[in-house]
Amino acid sequence: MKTHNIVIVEDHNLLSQAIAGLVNSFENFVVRYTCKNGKELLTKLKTQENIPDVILMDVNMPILNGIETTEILKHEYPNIKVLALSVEENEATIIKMLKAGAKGYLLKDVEKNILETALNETITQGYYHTKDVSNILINSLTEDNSSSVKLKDREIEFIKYTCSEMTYKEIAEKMFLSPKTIDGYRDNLFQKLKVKNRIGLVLYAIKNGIYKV
Amino acid sequence: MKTHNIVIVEDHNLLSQAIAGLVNSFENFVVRYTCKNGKELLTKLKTQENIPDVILMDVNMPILNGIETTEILKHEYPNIKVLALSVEENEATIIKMLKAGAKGYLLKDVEKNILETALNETITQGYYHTKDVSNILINSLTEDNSSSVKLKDREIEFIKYTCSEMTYKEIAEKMFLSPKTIDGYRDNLFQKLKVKNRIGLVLYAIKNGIYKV
DNA sequence: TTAAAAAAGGGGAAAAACCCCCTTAAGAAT
DNA sequence: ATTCTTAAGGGGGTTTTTCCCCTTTTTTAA
Repeated sequence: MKTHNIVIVEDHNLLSQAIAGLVNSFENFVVRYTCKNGKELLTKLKTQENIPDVILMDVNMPILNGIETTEILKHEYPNIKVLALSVEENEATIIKMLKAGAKGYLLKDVEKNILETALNETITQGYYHTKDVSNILINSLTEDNSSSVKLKDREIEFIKYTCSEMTYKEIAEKMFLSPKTIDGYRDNLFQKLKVKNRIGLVLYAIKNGIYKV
Repeated sequence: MKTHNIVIVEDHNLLSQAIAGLVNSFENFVVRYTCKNGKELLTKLKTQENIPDVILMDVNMPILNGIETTEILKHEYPNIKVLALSVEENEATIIKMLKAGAKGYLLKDVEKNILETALNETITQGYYHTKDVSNILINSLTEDNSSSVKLKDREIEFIKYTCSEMTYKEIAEKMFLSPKTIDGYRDNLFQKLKVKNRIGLVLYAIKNGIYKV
């Protein structure tokens, strides 16, 4: 059986090296190189020999995160299979990652033999999905379709300001809008996101990665 | 040179196994076993043969976290050296961990040879501190001494409720206090934590791990 | 091109949050 | 025994937030 080339994209050095060690211990798989973020990866991929079969991709990274990077890969290198690897159990994130084109989503507490299975299945079947992730997805579908809430750029900007000690009047100034318009934004979002007050908005923003702590 | 026994306490399976692989690849170190949280560790330690030289301890874990566990070890097993291993760069957390008795604090993006050095130094010198962590600590000292803010149990309870969509009146009911007393709690905390409003309180709580998202 | 939808702005009132300054009771400090 | 501190409770007032319902202008889609 042919040996498959793997690339690891992960910003934490130790993890990156530790996972590399693990993958190298598997039969038929070898880690060609590791990258610390999406930007580094894209630069590397410009050289033909650097194109791997599978990329193990972290989701939360600085500079160019896993979702954005996977999105780009889908168009530029459709043959590379991306397996997401993250601690993030948030439905919204998982959905975004899969929409971006990931062939699977592994939580970082999987057993190492599952990782090996996932790699093998991804090569042979083209995808691999764990029970865990399937359950989370199904849950999010049955619960409500809140994942389909679309926020406009201006709303996202507003929400970010909301996660600060500014009053709405101050936010209005920052956004060059009248306080009354801001009132409208807020009331709209309360309804759309099913929250009761500004605290709810802040919590929503943090849970959904709009505002990073 | 004698081979030293290492134990890894880390809730994420894959990481745990990957780091174990790494440590086993070092000369003079062998991983005896791994645990998923502090509780599991304490149970294991009851057997004499299970007592290691160094414990590599994650900070954020369910059930019994790294800080609490290290605190307990300090009293029960003062000879075991604890090295903290975390992604958490937050000063407050680092300080808490070191206060609890950790002999060093490694960020998860260290190079693997640093991990080896850290293990060696911890055995021979009794401690190991990276530049990174020292810098963070010194920064936090020079910036302000906000890390010395002490919160009472009741205040922490209050702050947690603050991170919800409840009104202060509702919080008062939950805590069996009059709304006016709650007013006092709030005003006090605003001053103590140097924040301007409830949003500031929520942000503080999240940044300092009082409220987990 | 015309109808519909979205964005921006607004009035007015009620509720919640915020601010400052005060009292009482209970413990700790000395 | 007396001062100090802390927790709990409170008065009264200002500002901000929240809510509901409305108009005008700009964009978008059929």
